Amino acid sequence: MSKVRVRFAPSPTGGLHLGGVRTVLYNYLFAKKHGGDFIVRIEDTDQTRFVTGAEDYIFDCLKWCGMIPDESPLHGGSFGPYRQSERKESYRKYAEQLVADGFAYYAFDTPEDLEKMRNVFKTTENPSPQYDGKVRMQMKNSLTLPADEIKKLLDEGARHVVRIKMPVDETISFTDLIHHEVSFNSSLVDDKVLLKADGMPTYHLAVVVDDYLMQITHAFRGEEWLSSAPVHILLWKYLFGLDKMPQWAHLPLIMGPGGKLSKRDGAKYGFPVFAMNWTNQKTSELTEGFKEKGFLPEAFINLLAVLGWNDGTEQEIFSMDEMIEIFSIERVHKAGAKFDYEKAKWFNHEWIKKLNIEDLRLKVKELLLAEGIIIDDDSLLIKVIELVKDRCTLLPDFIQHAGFFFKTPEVLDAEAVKPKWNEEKVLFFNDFCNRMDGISIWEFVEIENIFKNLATEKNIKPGELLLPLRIMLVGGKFGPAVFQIAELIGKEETIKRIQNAMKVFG
RNA sequence: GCCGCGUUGGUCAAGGGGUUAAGACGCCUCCCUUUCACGGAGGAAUCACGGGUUCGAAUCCCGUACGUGGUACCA
Repeated sequence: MSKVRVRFAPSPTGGLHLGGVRTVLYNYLFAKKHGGDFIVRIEDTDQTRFVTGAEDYIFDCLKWCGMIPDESPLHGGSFGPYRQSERKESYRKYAEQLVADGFAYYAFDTPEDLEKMRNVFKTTENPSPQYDGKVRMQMKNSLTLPADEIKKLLDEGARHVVRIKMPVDETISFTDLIHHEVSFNSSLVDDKVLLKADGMPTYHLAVVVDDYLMQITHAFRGEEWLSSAPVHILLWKYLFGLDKMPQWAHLPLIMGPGGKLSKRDGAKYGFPVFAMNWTNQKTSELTEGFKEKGFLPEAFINLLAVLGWNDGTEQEIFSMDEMIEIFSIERVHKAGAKFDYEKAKWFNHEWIKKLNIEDLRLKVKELLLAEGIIIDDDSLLIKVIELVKDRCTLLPDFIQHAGFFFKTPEVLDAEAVKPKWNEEKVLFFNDFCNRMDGISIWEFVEIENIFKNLATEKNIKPGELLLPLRIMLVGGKFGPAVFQIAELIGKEETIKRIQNAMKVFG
């Protein structure tokens, strides 16, 4: 068996959304699992819709997710170029070949002609008539025009397209890796345009030709392509032979609360839909990405992978390497799945707990730096992260939970303390500071002992004092055990924060 | 409208003729914790509907309903 070669063909028209990333991921996992090649081909067949920078954006996303192909995907190798716009010349000849063989024809209809056809054939039962076997003999094409006129039009350079001539009443079926046998009646499929008037191929011609030229063995794509599969099958049959056709897998759609997650919907769901920040250049509207929202790439690919696939065990947390090991396209589900943001956050939480401390340290350090908190003691940072990571779901949660270890809180939740604040407590905290000042071992058990003993001596319930102490040290009602916080921020800082806070409490 | 694909708790899902129909997220209760989490123990909640086939159907078949995608010189 020849080497597995899979490809992902993004079109640089906007942000890379959940479904797109998952499609790449499945392609990637499959290629890696079988020790094959993973190719990225840029699907830029329609220049007018492509957005500057979107191609780089796609690669940035793949890089963040850890799926960038081994070598620079758009250069080198013997199968390039990988940008469809650079392969324009090679498609025409295949289209011509199809016409010569009688599998396709030239169509000279203008957009107005098409419009007219749609109006004429429109009925209640058939609201959107297609350019198909039923109408093509009434249109202006090389099937209906006399030979000399066709030649004349072609010689004049008249605008024309090449359409596939769908056979009448044939059953076209193929085996999908996920859906198994799928079949269509050819009479119900329209004569798709293969080569546009501007000489560019449509997706239909381009995938088939490129997959052949690039020797692709497996092609996984979204289920929205299933309806056009018969066109691709026929093209393979006519051009290169069905035996060379890659194995198809049509992946279930990822749905939002309303339906298919759309690129255009941006932030309307209240959660990200793109891997990374995407700015719509026309409207300047920024859509926040999973990365910027504070997701770990490990969590992001993990949650996407199991949205539509699982290995049959109870395991839900997988690293990329584990997924490569156990992924199988046959276990991908048929039905679409609704994306659940709550569960997505849970995955991130799990990964924050699981990720190795060095990787996490780098990310948290950068995050705090952006907040103006400079960290020069990395060993302290590591201790802090270990102490608080259980309570962080998204990366920015570390700002609240770790920030106060390095920076004296600027605002204190004094309202939580004031109603019960009294002279007795002032005295207590003054004594507490003095006693702490006198000890030589600065460890939380020690600090806690002093605190409790003093409370007993003064006959105050520790519960009355713990909340004030917490607010003094962290500024609010959150964070890990108070005495551990005190230990980490140090004796001097602890005393300083208590004294400052008492001024605020009055 | 037509065509394709699909349908197990609110969501993700295991199971593919005989199960008390796993597990996870979320929700609720309790324990732990003098904050909030984490952790632990429980709980509520499911085979879309109708017909077959079968001793027996969530599992196989046929309808129906619903959802979703396509129906472009978009991908």
